[in-house]
Amino acid sequence: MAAAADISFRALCEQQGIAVTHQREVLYEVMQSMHGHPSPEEIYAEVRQRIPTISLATVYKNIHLFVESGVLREVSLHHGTVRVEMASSDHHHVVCSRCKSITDIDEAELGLLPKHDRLPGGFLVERYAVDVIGLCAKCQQA
Amino acid sequence: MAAAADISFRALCEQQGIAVTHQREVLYEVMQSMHGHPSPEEIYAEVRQRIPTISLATVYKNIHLFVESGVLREVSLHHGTVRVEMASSDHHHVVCSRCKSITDIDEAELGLLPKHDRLPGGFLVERYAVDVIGLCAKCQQA
DNA sequence: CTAAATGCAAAGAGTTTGCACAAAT
DNA sequence: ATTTGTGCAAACTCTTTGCATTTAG
Repeated sequence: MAAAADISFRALCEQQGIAVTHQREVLYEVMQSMHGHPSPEEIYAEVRQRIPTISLATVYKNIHLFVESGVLREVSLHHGTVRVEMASSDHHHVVCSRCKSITDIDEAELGLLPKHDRLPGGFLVERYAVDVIGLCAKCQQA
Repeated sequence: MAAAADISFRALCEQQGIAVTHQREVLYEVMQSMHGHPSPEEIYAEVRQRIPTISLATVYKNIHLFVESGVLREVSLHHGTVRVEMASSDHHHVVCSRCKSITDIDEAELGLLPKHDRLPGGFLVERYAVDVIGLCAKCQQA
């Protein structure tokens, strides 16, 4: 459809070494048009309006591809299971985007950020959680 | 066992209006002794060494209770399903801990925080993700 | 033509729920 | 005595996988 968008999508696929399929193209367009933080099911519902025969599995597979290629990002990293910690000191997390390992970092080491108690719209702040996301030393060798 | 710890645990239960059970007490002690960011299964494995008959369901139920009472916190808020977004502008998230709604906030609105490209230990930073966690306007009326 | 992607259905992981029995208040 | 919690098993939700079929390069 939109030539520019199409060109950049093909370029993206080439760069990633993946095929340009109709499903992929529509998925990409739909995700660009969706605001917010959709779940796979929500994306599926949307894409289905244009490709009624698409499968949820294809949506999942392509979401993963797009996350790996950096087009999409997960709102919060999925560790497979819930992880809890004692609600103690002011620390934050360093998370490896590949192996999903979590280590702590003191707020002092991060450098302070200014904190609000309330946000416009009446949101009442309980706490700030900072994730430093990247690759741990081990995962850099791959 | 440790009198002081026991007293504070009983106080905690009273404050939360919940019963002081053996399972709860051991869970609490185990969680205090575990460093890191354990999953329910990991906590279960640990508690089982002291109460071999405890059930995973009980572990889950009590983890929820402890999270609600603020003793524990989830390392990253669990939205039930994966949520993705376009990897575009520098923005962060405002997340309601009750209804789990997510809204965006510009980095400029948060106030800049100093960013590192590398962390001691060789961690390579890709990005910073800040979650402002609290209660949205709607959830404050409950 | 051949390599990769899709769709389907089945399997898997993690988590929740209903209910009978047991323990706490 | 009454309420609350536990353990078990079944159910559920979300996600992944295997494989035959289809599509892209």
